[in-house]
Amino acid sequence: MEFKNVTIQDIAETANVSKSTVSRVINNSTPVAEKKRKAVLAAMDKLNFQPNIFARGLAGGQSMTIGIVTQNIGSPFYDSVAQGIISALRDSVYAPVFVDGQWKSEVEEEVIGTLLGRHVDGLIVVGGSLSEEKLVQLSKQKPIIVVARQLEALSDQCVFIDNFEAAYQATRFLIDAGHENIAHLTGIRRHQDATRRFKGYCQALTDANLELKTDLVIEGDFSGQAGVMGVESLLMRGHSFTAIFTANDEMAYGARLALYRKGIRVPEDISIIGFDDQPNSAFITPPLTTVRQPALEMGQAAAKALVGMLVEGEYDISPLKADLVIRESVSRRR
Amino acid sequence: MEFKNVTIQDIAETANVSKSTVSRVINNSTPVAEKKRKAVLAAMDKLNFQPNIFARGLAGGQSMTIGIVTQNIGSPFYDSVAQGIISALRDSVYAPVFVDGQWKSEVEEEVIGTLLGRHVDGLIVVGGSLSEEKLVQLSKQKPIIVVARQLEALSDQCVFIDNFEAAYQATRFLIDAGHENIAHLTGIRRHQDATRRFKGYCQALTDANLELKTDLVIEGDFSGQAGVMGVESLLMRGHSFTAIFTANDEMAYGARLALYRKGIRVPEDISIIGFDDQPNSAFITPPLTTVRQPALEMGQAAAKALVGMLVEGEYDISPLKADLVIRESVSRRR
DNA sequence: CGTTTTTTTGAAACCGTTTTCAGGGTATAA
DNA sequence: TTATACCCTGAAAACGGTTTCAAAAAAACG
Repeated sequence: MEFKNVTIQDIAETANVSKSTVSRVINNSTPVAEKKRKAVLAAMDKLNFQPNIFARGLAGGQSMTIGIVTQNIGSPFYDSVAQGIISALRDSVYAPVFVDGQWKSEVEEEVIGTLLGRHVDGLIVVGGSLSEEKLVQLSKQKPIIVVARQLEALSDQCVFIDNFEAAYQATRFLIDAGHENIAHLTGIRRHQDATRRFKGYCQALTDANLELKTDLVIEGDFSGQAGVMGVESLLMRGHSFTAIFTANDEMAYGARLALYRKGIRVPEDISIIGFDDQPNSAFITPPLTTVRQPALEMGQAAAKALVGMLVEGEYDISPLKADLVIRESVSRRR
Repeated sequence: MEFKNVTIQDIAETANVSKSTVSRVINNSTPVAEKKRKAVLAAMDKLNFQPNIFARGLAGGQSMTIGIVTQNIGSPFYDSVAQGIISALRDSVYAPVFVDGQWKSEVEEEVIGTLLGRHVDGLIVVGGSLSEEKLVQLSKQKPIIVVARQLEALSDQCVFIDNFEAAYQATRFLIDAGHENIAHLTGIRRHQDATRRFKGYCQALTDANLELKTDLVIEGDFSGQAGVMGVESLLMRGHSFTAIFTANDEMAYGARLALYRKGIRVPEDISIIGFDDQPNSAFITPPLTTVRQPALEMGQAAAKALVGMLVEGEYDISPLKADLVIRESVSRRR
């Protein structure tokens, strides 16, 4: 917590060198004689120098800032990703700036404009509905990493898990437990994740020679409320089922509540499997069997990759996968 | 999405005035002849001018940025507050920068340093464990608003609800429902909120002439796990009870799970009341009766107040209060 | 109409860095 | 000893705004 501003000039004077030299040791852009170097370092230390970020940005064009476009702050998955990004950025020289795209492409475009106006050095886009085309165009202006989305043209800059495969496994798990009539509550159709999960569900069914019954598929919107309404219409339609696969945990909670209201037991009468493994899922009753998305790790991977791009020009993204966490909401059916 | 940088100089040339005049109309700091004013505006519009934020910051000292210190991103309450801040800031000229204090005062101090280094124009501190003294000192350097904490010396810059009163109401609700042996799972003792809630609980008990039994009070840490462990030790201690008041919803979930494991019914055998009303609480089984903290509104109030301080030098904070939301986890005891 | 006051205006200094450019020093080669 | 490189280093010019200062223009006054 400082008072007066120490400038590069002050350092230069106490170290008996020129501003230029000081700048050079800070960025070590050019070799500097060891003696002067030490003197400068000592002076910086003594005066507790902190470079002025504006001056730096003005002169050098770098803001040392990374823009994060997230969606609906307050939803568990995106928050965990954000947390991962923050933690990975903490020991880098970059600071994150967050904006909220709200899953609306217009909003998203606008907030990206804000970020660009602030000269962020790079961008991490988490989810969202901006067109692939726009994203590609953006990627030509700034280093960018996309999380929880899979783009053909930018596939090596995406951090994602295989939603199709994960949903396939979840459905498969139900099938292996003897379930044949498996309902599915989908996510919002225009979300890429939701449709992939739906496809995984379909594929698992066909691979097991089970019929895909459209009566058992209900479109939801990832909310708890959608979960209760989904189960209600399922029950109304009258087509019997013994298990439900929901496209996220939130809907699983809702589904579980609707069942509770009808006096239907979980998992004895009906099994539920969710998707995400948000923290609460281990504490609901019964603890939810679900697919764990490594959200934190995804955020960290994204941040590390972007920093890699920025500082060394090279990076790699460690492959991440979702896996089933088996708890108590699925029962074996004989 | 821009390409070349339009500067104030370009505007000056196309509008046939000097840079100074352009600057003046941008900030309307000094009256400018209406004709020139129009010309400048037109030029700005035509060239799609966006002021360079670095240059502005360097020359004027304003960063148009607000620093937000939050705790444990990913925890529902703080996330909602963050969401409120973001939404309120969207239509201001300020952009938020988030840092995570992790409920550790050293970390908090460090990240505030980062924020100061980035010359934020103001600060919003949400929760946290930084000493009151440091916060007061900080408030002398920068405009600051504190959320979810109540500081004597800075009381008019705090956005908070009365935790004592809210906990009192919650406990009272249980008492009115006929419960006499009410257990309490506290939050982390060094969190101000936690101790106030505990005190509210105690006061409600004494006001109703009920004895405060130390066997029925268990220290938790706001986590689901603490909820299950809390109930387990409660059961072990053997002192009978018919209701539990937990210092947050998360612990209520855990408590509910532990009871489920023992085959104890909620609310028939034991009632539960939580605190926070996080979104999931409406969807657990049974839906949780809890105290709603208006987190979103708190965030918005904080952001508005800070912007008020910044742009007009005056502000006011609308008083916010928590209220009971009655669902199905509490039963009447005859 | 001349003088004084007030309002608008442009030139120039400044904010704190990075970067270019050319000069100085030292070492190597002739 | 002098010429040729090569490596360091300092001076000065950006970067794009804001702000001070004094001059110019306009308005008010007698």
